[in-house]
Amino acid sequence: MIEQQFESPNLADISLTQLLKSLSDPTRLKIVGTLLRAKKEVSCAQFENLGKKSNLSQHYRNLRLAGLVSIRRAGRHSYLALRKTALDERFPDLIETIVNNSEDKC
Amino acid sequence: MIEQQFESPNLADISLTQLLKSLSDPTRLKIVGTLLRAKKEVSCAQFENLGKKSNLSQHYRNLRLAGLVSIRRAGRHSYLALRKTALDERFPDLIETIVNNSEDKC
DNA sequence: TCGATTGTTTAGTATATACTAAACAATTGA
DNA sequence: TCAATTGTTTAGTATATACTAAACAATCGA
Repeated sequence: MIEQQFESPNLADISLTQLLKSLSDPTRLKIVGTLLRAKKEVSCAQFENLGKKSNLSQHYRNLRLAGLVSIRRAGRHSYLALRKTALDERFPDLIETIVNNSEDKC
Repeated sequence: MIEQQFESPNLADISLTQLLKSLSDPTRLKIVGTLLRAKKEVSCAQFENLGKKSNLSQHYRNLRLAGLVSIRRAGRHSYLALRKTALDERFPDLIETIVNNSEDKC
């Protein structure tokens, strides 16, 4: 099975405002919340309830370019993972605080 | 001297994504950072280094409608204040964490 | 081999955003 | 009274965004 890693930017090149803008979309915020709670990579199939595939694919790309997730492609499937270690290093407490504040207030 | 209070929304009606979108602009994030550190209301004159007045005025309005600040008009001057108590109640730790992560990473 | 599956990319559209300049409104101080 | 000050609002523009449908690419399983 062929594996492929879509390119993610270096977190040091990501500004806080870029990251906030990415998280300011409800769909993307829900995806990140799911990834944080999962504590491991999640198949894109898990997110189909959030909208059309083509639209979701754009959101994945947005999250990747904002430094929030890495995307691994394996066979026909794609998997998203939160870049937690790198994020925690550059933006301490940020993702957790935001996600914690998103329950029922998204 | 006539005083006037521009209308601010009830924080309960503000979604996290609305708030994040407002903070995802560098100018607005800097304003909020200044207000948080000031711990009191600040004259708009303090923000003139951040751009043209007409543009700043739009940013103030955006921050107000996002629930982040209150605006008091007194004479020819306007004053912004962070709605800290209400924000802390609805979104615990959020503003402080975001502003803390904005130093040099705006 | 070939149809179905899974997801990405492209093209097109409608809406939102950030910015500028100019007009406007209210206030102040000479 | 009147010019200067302070900030808001409006009009106009350029760019970005979210969404959809359709085309595309790669893979899997019968």
